[in-house]
Amino acid sequence: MADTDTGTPRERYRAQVRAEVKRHAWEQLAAAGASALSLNAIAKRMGMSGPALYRYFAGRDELITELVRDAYRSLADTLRETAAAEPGLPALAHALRDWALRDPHRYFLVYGTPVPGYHAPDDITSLAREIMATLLDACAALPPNVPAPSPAGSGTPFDSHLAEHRQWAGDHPAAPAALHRAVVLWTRLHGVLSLELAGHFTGMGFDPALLFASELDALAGPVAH
Amino acid sequence: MADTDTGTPRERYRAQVRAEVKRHAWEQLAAAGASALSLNAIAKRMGMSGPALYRYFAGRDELITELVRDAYRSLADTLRETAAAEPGLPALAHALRDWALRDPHRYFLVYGTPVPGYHAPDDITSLAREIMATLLDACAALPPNVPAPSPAGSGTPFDSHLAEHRQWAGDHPAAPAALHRAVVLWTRLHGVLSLELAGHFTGMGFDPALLFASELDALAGPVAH
DNA sequence: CGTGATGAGTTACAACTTATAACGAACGCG
DNA sequence: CGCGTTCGTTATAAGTTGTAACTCATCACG
Repeated sequence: MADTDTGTPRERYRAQVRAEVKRHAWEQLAAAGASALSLNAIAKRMGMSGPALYRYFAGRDELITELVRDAYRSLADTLRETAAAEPGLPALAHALRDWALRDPHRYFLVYGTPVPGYHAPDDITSLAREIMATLLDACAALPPNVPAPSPAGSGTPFDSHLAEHRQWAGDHPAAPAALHRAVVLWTRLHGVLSLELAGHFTGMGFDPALLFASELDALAGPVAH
Repeated sequence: MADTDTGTPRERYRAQVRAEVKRHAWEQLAAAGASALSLNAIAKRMGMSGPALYRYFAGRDELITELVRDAYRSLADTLRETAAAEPGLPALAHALRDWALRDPHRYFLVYGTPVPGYHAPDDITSLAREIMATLLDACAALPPNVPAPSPAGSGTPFDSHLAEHRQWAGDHPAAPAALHRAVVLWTRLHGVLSLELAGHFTGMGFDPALLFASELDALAGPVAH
């Protein structure tokens, strides 16, 4: 959120209105998804008439971009704080799952079907990198006795490929196995979460939470819980 | 596709027009995604004026439902034919990946962010079950010496949970480890595919195809390729 | 403390969209 | 061959995003 108590009175007011627009946007988004987001409806709920919002957002795209940015920031903050408070992969994974279940539409805003003409600005890709860095930190700090993500162990073809293409990890001094673990932690947990949130498990009978826990255990090593 | 050469001339014409509408819909969908699908634009491209399409589809929702149905059917057919022609998990997985890459928007129509008010009709859930059945068949036919999906081996808590909640598998006589393998085959490959198609790997440096192959190897057992 | 620029909010409008209603014309079945 | 079903049309309603022009409050500055 932008500062709401700094700058000139005009800037303060502007920040407040922008914040309130986003508040209503989140409500509308949580209720009916991104495609149902209507500037007109938000304006009417705030007691103003349609075009007034164009003083605050250049259009629907800018509002959505802002929401995506806030969602990324929220996830990055949540993971970082969790990693600081309770180290280890399980805490991180469950923080991710809780964050996703708290507001599924927000998760889909980040990791769901991309909107047609949308290209993420630079600051969003840096937030995405921060998320991956948090996962990678946790994977690098893992004791060396947990099993590798692939049954074949370390030194798989993908391990060496990752070791040579690690710019996504910045200059993180992680072993290839840690890089591999971080990537598949991401993709596997996302695989379970996205299908669960989209409702593809309903009617199948099993408990998605147990599947999530099973996938987590396969990567974090079995721990007491 | 509905039969285009049976029934009365009226029914034939009707089926042809419906098919052509869907053809244009797929073009528009592949170009700009589901949210950009416009009945008006389709009508104009076909040389008729807007409301004419309502003779053929009750509305946008029914058209999209029909496209989702066709997408499911196409995937189910592709997987079934692949399984018949070349048994084994690798062929199945690569058929899935090829199908997804051929038309990413079609993949998202099936496994992407759900549309707000949409509930899948029964015949679509049965197509989804057919897809899972194909995966499960391939997993059940696997030689018993491939490593289990979890490092802890068979008999994990989730294995027994799945053994007790297997209605999604119908009355398939698969071992718990096969059920587990089929589910995680689905979720892990979807995890990689959906993030790849959404562009979340661009700029990270590594090759998504190798990650996909790595995840597949971890489930199918290392094979020559 | 006034005065003037800045900016907020308003209405009006254009160009879209989905969807319904009413009408004429064409088609095909008996 | 005629009559009814159905198709395609236009007109209309109720939305949407977004721009333009105008009013008026507010804020800053001399």
